[in-house]
Amino acid sequence: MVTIYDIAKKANVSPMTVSRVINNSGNISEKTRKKVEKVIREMNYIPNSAARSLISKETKILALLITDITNPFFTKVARGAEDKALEKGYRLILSNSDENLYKETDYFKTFISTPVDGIIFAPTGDESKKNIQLLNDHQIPFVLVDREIPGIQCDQVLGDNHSGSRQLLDYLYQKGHRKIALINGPATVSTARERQKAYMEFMREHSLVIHPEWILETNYKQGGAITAVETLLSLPNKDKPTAIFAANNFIAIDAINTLKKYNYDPPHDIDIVCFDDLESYSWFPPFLTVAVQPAYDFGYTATQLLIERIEKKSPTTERKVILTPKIVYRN
Amino acid sequence: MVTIYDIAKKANVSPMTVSRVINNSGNISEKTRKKVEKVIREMNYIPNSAARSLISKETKILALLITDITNPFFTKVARGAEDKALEKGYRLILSNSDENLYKETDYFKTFISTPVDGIIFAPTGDESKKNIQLLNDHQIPFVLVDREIPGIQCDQVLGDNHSGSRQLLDYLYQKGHRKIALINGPATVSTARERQKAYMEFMREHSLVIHPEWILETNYKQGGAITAVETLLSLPNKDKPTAIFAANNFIAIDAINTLKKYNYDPPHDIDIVCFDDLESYSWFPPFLTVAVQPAYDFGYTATQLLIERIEKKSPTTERKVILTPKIVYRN
DNA sequence: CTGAAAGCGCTAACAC
DNA sequence: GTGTTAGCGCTTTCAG
Repeated sequence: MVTIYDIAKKANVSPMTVSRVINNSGNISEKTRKKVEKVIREMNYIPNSAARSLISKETKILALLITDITNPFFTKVARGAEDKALEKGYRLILSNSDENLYKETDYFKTFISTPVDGIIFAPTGDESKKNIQLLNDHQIPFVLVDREIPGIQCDQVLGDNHSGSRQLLDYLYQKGHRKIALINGPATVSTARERQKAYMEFMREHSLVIHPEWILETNYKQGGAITAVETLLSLPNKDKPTAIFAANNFIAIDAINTLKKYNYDPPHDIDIVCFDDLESYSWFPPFLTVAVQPAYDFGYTATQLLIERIEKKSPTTERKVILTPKIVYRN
Repeated sequence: MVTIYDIAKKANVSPMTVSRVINNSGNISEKTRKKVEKVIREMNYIPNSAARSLISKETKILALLITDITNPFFTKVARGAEDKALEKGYRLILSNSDENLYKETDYFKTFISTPVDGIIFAPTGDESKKNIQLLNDHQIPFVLVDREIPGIQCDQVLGDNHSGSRQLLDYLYQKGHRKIALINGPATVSTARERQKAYMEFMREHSLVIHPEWILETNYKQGGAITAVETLLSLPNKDKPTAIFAANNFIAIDAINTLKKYNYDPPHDIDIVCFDDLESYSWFPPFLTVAVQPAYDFGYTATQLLIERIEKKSPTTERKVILTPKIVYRN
């Protein structure tokens, strides 16, 4: 292994000078800098990050904990985060909590015992508050993405669930739908609550009946909404919704699938809209109208905030960035 | 920060004794062990991994580089790898080369400058050979998953493309198909070559005409095979295949989609089979017969091999593990 | 502008 | 069974 001592010897300078050249710190004459740089290249020197970390207490590693690695939404968040991290000289560890609070806890413990400089994460729900305590105890900076937690003040990057929901509902309304069901994620997740709030508000504003059986709580994972759809279909015809507002992409897919299974032909007989894009799925008819969130930017921005926080370049007050979804009208 | 010195002082032992307790190394009396462990718990001591790495030259970090993070196949590989890594006390960095050789190179450079103990990766193609040179130069252990590279001897975990292909083709043949097209991945990827080889062999064995226009080379990414399908559809009716062997899941989806677009009704008029499962996609008709590879085991096993290699517990000779796909007959 | 000394937290090697 | 010493590769501090 080549160390700064090796290159110091060969360049006839002190190790300290080499260190300064590497870190661009202190003043160095152009001549010695050139000389040292040359030797560094010749000897293929690579700084030892462990030795650096030992002194600086920094690992240059960030962790991104998402709740569903199979969801393209989060996959894009990951890409954004990775790009920003690399750009800033950090490495990104990507992990998956599977919407499971305990897995989340486990990961946090790992991030503490083998430290990371900071964490970007989508909490599994409001109960993640306890896990955040862990992070605070160990002074690990973190940023929330996609989901917020009541009572937690921190940097966060969120979608505008309210306006997105309203636009989707408005689209349905314009198409003539009056019986609109909501198949939602868990009430413990902020995005679900906000989408529901927007739904209630919209229905009331338009004097539409809010049939309690039209509001169903499921989860955001693949296959999680199938029974919910079946429940809707089992309603007597007069109470059956003509449209479904699916809180995320996977719920929409469950809806399409289940409807087809029962010989419906969405979106013609029952219309569907949802949050997040359907990607590859959308190649199949029906093509849904969706609220596409800038997932890549979620990750990119959150990582930016985190790094600023780590490097003490951020204001002491927490920042909440709201990213607006884009409604893609189809069909 | 609590160090072994702090806990040594409080427990009235030497730092070395603490170190021994932590690492379960050397002989320690039950009494002192208990005493030290108690203090460790009380003081919430967490070992400093940087200091350890400085001595051991190990980072306890593994990198997994896959070629397409949006493909559920690789997503499952990642899960398997992560589980094994965590189980063995390693951390996993997940990265995505996007089927791009240069991104692969960049990642390898990162893995060298901020070192990892080893790398599991699916090469973007045969050209990755050059990148492997990089790894060898820096003595970084690695394991190949899913794809092999001619002339590269190393630990690897691969699928049985030959038998999987034959079983899929046989299924089509049994159903009466004689005009079978192959939409393949890039010839620079070993899996594509093997699938094609099996195809050629099968066709010849069954004295089926191999129409050169039935063999199309595309890529493994979403949307990559659309024009290939269109090409097939533009053939005169008598030359048009009645079935398509899609080399992976995304190609199959492209096929279904494109066929539907041109008012075909797969799999009734044109049948389709493919490698890897279609996951969520399969909720939509048509339900294809597919060769499901044990993706999770790909990752799990590869990581096992890698860790054994890192910890010098593996035989000097390279190991090649072949995992058999399971044919799921549907429709 | 450059260098020498000390020490980050830990463990290998050697005492006792 | 336990302790002492030295040093991993680097940077901070203080001298020159």
